[in-house]
Amino acid sequence: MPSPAGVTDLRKSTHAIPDATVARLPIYHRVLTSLLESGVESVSSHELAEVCGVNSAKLRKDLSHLGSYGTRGVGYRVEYLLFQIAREIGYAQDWPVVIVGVGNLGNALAGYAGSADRGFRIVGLIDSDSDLVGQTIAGVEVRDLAELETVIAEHSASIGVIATPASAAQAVCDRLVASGVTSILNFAPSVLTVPQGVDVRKVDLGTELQILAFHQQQRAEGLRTRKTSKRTSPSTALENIS
Amino acid sequence: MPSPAGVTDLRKSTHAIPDATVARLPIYHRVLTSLLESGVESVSSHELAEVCGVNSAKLRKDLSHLGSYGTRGVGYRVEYLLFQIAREIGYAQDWPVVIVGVGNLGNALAGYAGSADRGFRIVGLIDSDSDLVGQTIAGVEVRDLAELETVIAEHSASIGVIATPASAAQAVCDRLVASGVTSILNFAPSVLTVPQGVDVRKVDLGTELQILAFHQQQRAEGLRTRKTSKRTSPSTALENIS
DNA sequence: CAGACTTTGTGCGATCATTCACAAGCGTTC
DNA sequence: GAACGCTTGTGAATGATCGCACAAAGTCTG
Repeated sequence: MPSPAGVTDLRKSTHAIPDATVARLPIYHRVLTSLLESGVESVSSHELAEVCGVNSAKLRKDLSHLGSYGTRGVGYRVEYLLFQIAREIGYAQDWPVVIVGVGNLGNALAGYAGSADRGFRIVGLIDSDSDLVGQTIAGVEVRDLAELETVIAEHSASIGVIATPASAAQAVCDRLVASGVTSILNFAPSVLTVPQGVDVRKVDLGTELQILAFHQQQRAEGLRTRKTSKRTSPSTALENIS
Repeated sequence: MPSPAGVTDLRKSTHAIPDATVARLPIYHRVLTSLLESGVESVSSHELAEVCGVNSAKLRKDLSHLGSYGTRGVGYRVEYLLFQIAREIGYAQDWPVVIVGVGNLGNALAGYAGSADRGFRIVGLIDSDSDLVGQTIAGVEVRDLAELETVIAEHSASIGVIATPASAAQAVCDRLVASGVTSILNFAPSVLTVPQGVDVRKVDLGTELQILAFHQQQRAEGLRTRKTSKRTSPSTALENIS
């Protein structure tokens, strides 16, 4: 995970939800939403775990970090659990997000986070290409790179997305941080340097492919093997729901 | 990280490179490439680690899994180390990749993996939209969804990328697997069910944002704290190189 | 050629994550 | 209302990953 803790003593005392758990909460949330829409009122940890593709014990432990929201012998009330997870991950907050770089990737992101109400609101699209500036994408007008600070201040955005070429990433990052952004999602294939207190997550398409390629190669080398990877997933029984 | 092992006894006996290490090799590779282009011939683990944003001990341990490619008292020869990492992750193999779903995201991927020679070759772009079929993107013609099996067979592709809406993801996945694809990169926000032996990696933009939002909320709650997250990164001294 | 200095490679303990296995608790049935 | 069956919540075991600290092994200097 993905990532070195990053919790202080103080935060740990109040909440103390492991990073690994936090990374899975959005999945639970999505699946539960889907269940709710299907009219399912209650699920057991086994059912939910299968659909989410995780071990049921892990799921229960994850949920236990939020509180005791299940009923023994019965399971979890979908609506109630959904509400609790949503509260925990700040779903209802409608976080203002600024996206820098409106190429294909930025476009995809704008459409994704913009349309589906996932608890985010795109408040700014920034690009340096004068042909793009002024256009409206997903209901938001693209503004010039020079206005980055203005846009952030206007909406008090604290989450920024970098979807620029790698060469521009660090400069953009610096300006985001200087403007008060404390959470950054970086799609550029470069390592960002940020001051303490700023949270950076990196998503690198090339890296993901290379990891797959590695496993693929391993598989090719171990020719005479039967089972290679055991990253299996749920079996059947999820067509019933979604 | 991201992910539950997925190594068999047999594979472990031959190589045994931890997943966490594999996930970092592409980063080392990219940084080393950049160093090589800058004319740097040799690096110490400290220098390299700083630029990569990792602990130097961790970097050395990672590299030690590949073999003893450093020289004590000196460091690592950039070119040699680069070659070894490239060999390990199958960089020179030019893996044939098929992308299903040519929306903004698929487009971005095609441009990314297609242009930069990262060890991949886009051999197929598939979409069900008849307006897209026939167009040429990043030098590859978009083919109809019906031809998925044909395209995969033509190029013996074993890596597939799903960039479709969530509703189509599982169906596409099933067809990929049936056609012999054993590594899948899934961008759709849905949990895929695959038979044993198939490797799936998931990249979910919404999830990433929600994880950031969670940390952001934590920070907001712990108002009177000073240090919140300590996910810091390299300091200075990387302008010298890249 | 010896001694000082540098940097790798790694043994070890600490931390974090996963999984097992079971007691505690709830509903249902008789 | 007591006994049974089911499912949660969690202690404890296992496993993976990380980071320190240091010996081994090389370069450089005089």
